[in-house]
Amino acid sequence: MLHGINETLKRNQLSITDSRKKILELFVRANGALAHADIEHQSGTEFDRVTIYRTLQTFVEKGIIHTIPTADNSVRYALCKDACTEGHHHDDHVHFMCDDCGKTYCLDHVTVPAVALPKGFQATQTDVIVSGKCMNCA
Amino acid sequence: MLHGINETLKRNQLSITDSRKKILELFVRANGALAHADIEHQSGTEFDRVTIYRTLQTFVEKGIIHTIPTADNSVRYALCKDACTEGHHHDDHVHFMCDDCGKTYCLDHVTVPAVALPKGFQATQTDVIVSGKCMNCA
DNA sequence: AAGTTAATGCAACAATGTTGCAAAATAATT
DNA sequence: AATTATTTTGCAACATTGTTGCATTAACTT
Repeated sequence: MLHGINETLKRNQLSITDSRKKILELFVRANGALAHADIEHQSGTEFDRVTIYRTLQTFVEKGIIHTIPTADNSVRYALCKDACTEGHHHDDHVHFMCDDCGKTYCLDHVTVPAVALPKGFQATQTDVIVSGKCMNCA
Repeated sequence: MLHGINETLKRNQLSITDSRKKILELFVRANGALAHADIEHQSGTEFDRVTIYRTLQTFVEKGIIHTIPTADNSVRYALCKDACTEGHHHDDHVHFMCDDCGKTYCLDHVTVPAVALPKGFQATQTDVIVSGKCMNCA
C-alpha cells in the first residue's frame, strides 16, 4: 500500500468519512482477511451495522477490497492490489485458510494454475482456496 | 450411483424415512449441485425447513453429499462419489459455476492441480472453483 | 458560510440457520 | 404381530446475517 488512507479514498472518488477511514485502516493493519463480524467487533459500537455493510459493498465496487470464497462459505474480505480498479478485479492469487488459527491469507506470489476444462466449458475466473496449517501454526 | 436410494441410506446406518428418501432422490436426479432453497422449493410444503437442514447435515457427516465452496458464498451441496465415507471426503475435483444459468457442476475428471505454497505453509485441502459459461450456455 | 449532495443511523423487515422439546415414525425386541 | 426403545420429525422460539426506506447528519462544492 503506497498511498495513505485518505489518498485511497480520494483516488476512488469517495468522500472521506469516519467510518470509511476507520474500516479501511482496519484492512491496512490486518495482514489477512476480515469478516463483517471482525469489523463490527473491532470498531465497537462506533458504527451502525448497516454502515459497515454499505461501506464494504462500496469498497468492493470500487476495487479496494475483494471477497474471498471460503470452504466454509463464510464471507471474508481482503485488500486488493493496486491493479484493481472500479469493476475490474485482478485477484489471480491463491487464498489460504489456516485450520488452526482461522486466519485467511492472500498468497500474492502464488499464481493460480491453469485448469484443463472439458469441451464446451469456458472459464472467466478461477478461485483457488487452500486450507491447512499456516507458517505460524505448522 | 450404483446403489438405490434405500441401499445408500442403509449402508450409512441411517433409518429410512420419507424426507431422507425424497431429498436423496432429488440429489440423484439433479446432475448438479443443490442449495437449501432448491430443496425447499422442489419438495413443496412436504417437509419442515428444519428437517431439511438436519437431513443435509446428516448426509454431509455420513459422506453422502459434500458442500461446495462458491465464489458468491452461497451454500450448495452435491453428491459425493463412492469413495467418500463417514468423516472422510475425497472430493479432489474441480467445481464449475455457470454465470449464465447458475448451475454448479462437479467436474469429476478434472483433477486439482498442485499449488506451490510458500515456506511454512502446509496444505491439507485444495478447492478450485471455476466460473464462466457451461457447455449449454457457451 | 450557505446550499447541495452524499453518507449515516434508525427502524423495520427478510432470509438463513440453530436449539429444545413434545409428538410421530422407524427400528428392535419379545 | 404387538410392544418397547430409539430416532426422527414438526413446531415454536430464537439468533444471525443481510437488505431497504427515510429522516437526520455530515461532507463536499461554490
